[in-house]
Amino acid sequence: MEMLNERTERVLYSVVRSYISTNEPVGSRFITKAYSFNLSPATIRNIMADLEEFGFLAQPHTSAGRVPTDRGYRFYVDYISKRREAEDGLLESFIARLEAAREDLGGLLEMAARTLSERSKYLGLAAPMKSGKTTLNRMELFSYRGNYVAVMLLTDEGLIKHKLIRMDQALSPRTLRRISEYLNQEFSGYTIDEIRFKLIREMSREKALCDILISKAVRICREALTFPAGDIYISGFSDFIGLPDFSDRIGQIAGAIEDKHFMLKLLEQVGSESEDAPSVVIGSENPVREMRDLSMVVSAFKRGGKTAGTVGVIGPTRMDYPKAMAMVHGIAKIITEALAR
Amino acid sequence: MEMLNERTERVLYSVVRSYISTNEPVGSRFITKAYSFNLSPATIRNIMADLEEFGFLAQPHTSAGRVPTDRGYRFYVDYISKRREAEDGLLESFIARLEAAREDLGGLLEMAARTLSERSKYLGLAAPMKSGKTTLNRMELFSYRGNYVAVMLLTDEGLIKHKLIRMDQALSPRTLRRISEYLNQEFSGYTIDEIRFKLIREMSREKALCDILISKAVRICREALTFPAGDIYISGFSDFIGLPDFSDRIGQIAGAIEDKHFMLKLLEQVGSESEDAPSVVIGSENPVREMRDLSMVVSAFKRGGKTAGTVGVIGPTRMDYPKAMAMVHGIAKIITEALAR
DNA sequence: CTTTAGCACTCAAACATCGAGAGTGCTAAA
DNA sequence: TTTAGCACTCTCGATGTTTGAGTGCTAAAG
Repeated sequence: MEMLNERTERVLYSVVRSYISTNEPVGSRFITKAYSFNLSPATIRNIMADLEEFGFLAQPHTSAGRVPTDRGYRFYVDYISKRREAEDGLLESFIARLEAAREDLGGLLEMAARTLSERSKYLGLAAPMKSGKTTLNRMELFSYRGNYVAVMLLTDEGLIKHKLIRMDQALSPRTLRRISEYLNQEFSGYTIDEIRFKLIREMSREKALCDILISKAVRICREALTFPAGDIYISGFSDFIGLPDFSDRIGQIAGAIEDKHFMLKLLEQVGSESEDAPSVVIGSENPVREMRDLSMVVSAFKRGGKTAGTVGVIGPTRMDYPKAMAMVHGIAKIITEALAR
Repeated sequence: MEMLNERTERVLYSVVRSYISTNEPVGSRFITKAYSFNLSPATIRNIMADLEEFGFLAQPHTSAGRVPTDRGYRFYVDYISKRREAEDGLLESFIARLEAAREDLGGLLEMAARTLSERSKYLGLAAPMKSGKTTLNRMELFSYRGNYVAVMLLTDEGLIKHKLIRMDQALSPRTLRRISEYLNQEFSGYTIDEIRFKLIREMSREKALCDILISKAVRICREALTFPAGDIYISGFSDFIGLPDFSDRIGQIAGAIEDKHFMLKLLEQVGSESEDAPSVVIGSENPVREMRDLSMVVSAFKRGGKTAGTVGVIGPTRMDYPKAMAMVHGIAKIITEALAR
């Protein structure tokens, strides 16, 4: 970046800013007027030519204005990150909703995704941490309609899951209670992944002991843990799809978004890098092909010092980064606080 | 319909059929060739002119071929309903999946929606009956992290819900057990709507009795029943959006689909009419404006003789009705059977 | 050495023109 | 009642033409 002097930076900044708001290639003349440089268009042209040479700008065709490249956006994001202005006031509505929201993490995250998308017109995302990493608090079993067992699974992180399991025969309340005691004693306090691992060992031991109760317990537990991985809240589909930026290839993008599994992986991947500030991935920086002309802004929220999940937005590369970053960061902070109380 | 003779009906049938598969206005000449009428194009033209006069066909512009109106589609649907061909073989994959599916209704319906959309390339829908109409089987309570109470709610229909409620102070296991006993004794076997009603009465009684335990029970129950109404599974968004039929107004349609509350109402409304055969709503017959150029095929599934929910597809008016009807009907039947076993 | 004015050049977008092709309606004959 | 024939209409794509925005380059001015 050291090859850019003060003035050049200002020009680049102006071009990106202008393109973000108008979505039109920006010309030298326009820059001089709109941003009151005391320079002639010709000078700006020279500067822009330099910027193009360095790969910050590009021309759709010879006689069009300039358009930022991904590298240009990257400069812009880093530039504004330095002097981050407090963009508050966007978040009260979320806080207000938070009070009304259901008390569990799911409700909270759904709300977060919705707020994010409503305020940004981009795609709002929120997901709890990978369920395997969550810590089991307790497991409750009860029989249901004869030979079914309903399992409710509570984690320390506030995640709740339920599952219905069919057994060969009905289990008496007493048996059920003993199974439940056994399971909680054995597995409470471990993460789901750890439990999965322990189960495997348990299974061989069980064979040796030939204990019919433990055998049942293990089976129930194993089934209860086979929920589909994808817990993710996505909101703002329609506004996002309606954006003019990708009026072609809508099908492709819609397909990618509908694949929750895929989205979750993406979110985790990007979010894991985020420490205090939100992490930003721009267009071609994105590891995944389908997302090559989209940008993401993602931030993690925590509980008890550990990452408990991620929130973020996805938008076109020409998205309003300052606003998106402020929102994502703000909401992550609010969730962290909400979880701490 | 009595104004149409045999031959005219055949022509209309052919036009609709052809338009559905090609999505191109169909001309007189094409009809004679493709469907081997022993008539000249001119004669077909006359017939088509009649059909246009009656409102079954329309021309996009004077020198284009004919296109079915909604009334034309309606004729077509009624026509094929008479001689419904067994369109089986599409459904094994669903049955296979069914076995692998989770045992509760939610998993089943998600699967159904997905199968429907994958096989039809339209939007697949599935929803359990309005939750208010379901019958409470049992309610289970346990304390969680001090002053929270986790509630698990099981209905006779196989619907499972959970909810986390924050209390002013922690409740002892003993208290909780007593509350739970009270609630189940009082409310098991009633529908959610009935329970809501009873709760109101209970609240005044409670005041009179000033029973602190009952007061807590009532509060918990009330909160537990305030889950958001919208339980609906939607699948195939991306294929549907990608359909050429509505490349404009995608935003509008996407918006309508994203509004689950709205979709649920729509599904219920249409599904309630369906008795044995699937009910079909075509374009302008649709009560809702946003859906005016979409068609729906919906069928209800049952449990114990009572409607337990609905499945359906939404597609363009020019959709493959025979296939859609066969699929929707078939899946509804399979679900009904699965629930009965 | 930097900035600027001027000018020639390029290209996309908007608009008009034109012919081909598909399809119709009407009329008159079979 | 059906059909052949014909004139007519309209869309669509191809082909110019014009316009305007924007550039790069050069040479002069600061």
